[in-house]
Amino acid sequence: MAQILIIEDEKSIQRMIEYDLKQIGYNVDSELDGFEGYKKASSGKYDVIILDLMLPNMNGMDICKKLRSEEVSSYIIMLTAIDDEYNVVQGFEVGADDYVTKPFSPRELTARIKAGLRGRNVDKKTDVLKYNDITIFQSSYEVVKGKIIVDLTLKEFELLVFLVINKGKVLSREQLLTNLWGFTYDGDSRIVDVHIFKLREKLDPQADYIKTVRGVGYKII
Amino acid sequence: MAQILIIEDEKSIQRMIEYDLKQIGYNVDSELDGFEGYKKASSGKYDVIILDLMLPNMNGMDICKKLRSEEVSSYIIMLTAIDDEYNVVQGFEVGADDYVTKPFSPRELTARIKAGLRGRNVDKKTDVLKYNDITIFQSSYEVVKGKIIVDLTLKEFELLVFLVINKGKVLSREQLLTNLWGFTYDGDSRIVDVHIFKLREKLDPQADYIKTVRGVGYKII
DNA sequence: GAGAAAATTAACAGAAAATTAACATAATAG
DNA sequence: CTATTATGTTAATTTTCTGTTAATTTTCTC
Repeated sequence: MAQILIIEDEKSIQRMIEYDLKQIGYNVDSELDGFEGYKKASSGKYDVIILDLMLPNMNGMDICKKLRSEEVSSYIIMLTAIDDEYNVVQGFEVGADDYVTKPFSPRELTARIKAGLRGRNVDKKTDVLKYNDITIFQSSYEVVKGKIIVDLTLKEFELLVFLVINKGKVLSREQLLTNLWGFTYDGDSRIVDVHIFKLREKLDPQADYIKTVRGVGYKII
Repeated sequence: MAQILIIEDEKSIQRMIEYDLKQIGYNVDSELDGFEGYKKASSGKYDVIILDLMLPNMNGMDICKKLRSEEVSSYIIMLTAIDDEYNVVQGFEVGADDYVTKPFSPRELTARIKAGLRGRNVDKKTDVLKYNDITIFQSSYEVVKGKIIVDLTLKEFELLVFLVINKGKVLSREQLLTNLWGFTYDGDSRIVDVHIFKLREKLDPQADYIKTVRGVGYKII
């Protein structure tokens, strides 16, 4: 599930937001201090960051600017009591994705969070993936087809997961290499083919889940 | 530059927004009527759609819902006079990416547009192209005509995409060669003809989507 | 450190697509 | 109306890409 960080020093507001979001099922972390919040956010692991502007030790604008300079791509929603055009524009300029003024309705905030998550396609961090009669348990690295456990090697498993997450999209060998092997890899891109072959063989010799798009790459449909 | 569509029946507001956005350098189209606006938006060619809620013939909520059901992935900003929690939440539920209530500051709107453009991957904007009864899914490299999937080779696919993006414009063989084959290519420019022929054959032997402009090149209308 | 498993490289055959070439047909200038 | 040129169409050829297998290297396990 989506990871959300709340950086807000007004405890009443922080608790309210946290409660609502946990109800929906998000994983929520909270931080009252600006600098501590920045350090957490800097990890890059959050899908959404709810960021108050006036904070002790480090203010929201600076946090946002710093995070963006570090290429943190979390969806940042700024939160403030000041409804001032200058601030709003500045907020977006330092890299915020949305800007909400207090008082706001909790439902509006959650709606905006959902919209942010939807736009970025990050809500797919679920443990169990399903694709046709195939079920993938990410935490246990198990794949079940029908009722039979399919033995996949690590690379085959990673490849399958990546294909399923990007279901429908054609993925080039380069995309697969950078995402599954790491940028540094500069070997032959034909490795991908071999793993695709083995995956097809293990999943189902008949059905062709995995389609080849000649000249481009592979996709699962 | 980014393509923006404004669907708004209040002329004063529409003009103001259009003026501001053109100043920045965006390509702006405007539509006063709901249904006409929907039809334009449905093309999928806009990066951002600014959508009023109360419109003649088709309301903003319905437009938004319909567009999302058609996989149009433009960044949709809803615009309304009603600052009502229920509406905001509903707006996000039908697929809006942002929601702004009137009166709003023009600078805030442009800031929100920029944030929307920034947040999305630029390649998303043109993922789904539509042309008559043909739908092109660029990320999956699929072409659907009516309800039938048309099997195209890579070159045919690229050619179709390029023609549709430059709909109406006549493209010379040289233009097509440099854009689809790369500058270095110095073979016979008649290759284009063969691919055009095959494309016509596969898309529809009857209808002539692709027009020949003798002495110049080809265009799709 | 030996043995097993997995990952990678290499090689080749077959299939698909791109390109060339050749001829047929249609459009246009004179 | 004819000669010329541009385009349509088909077939043949060449090139490229992928599937597949086997051999080699690396990693892991005991």
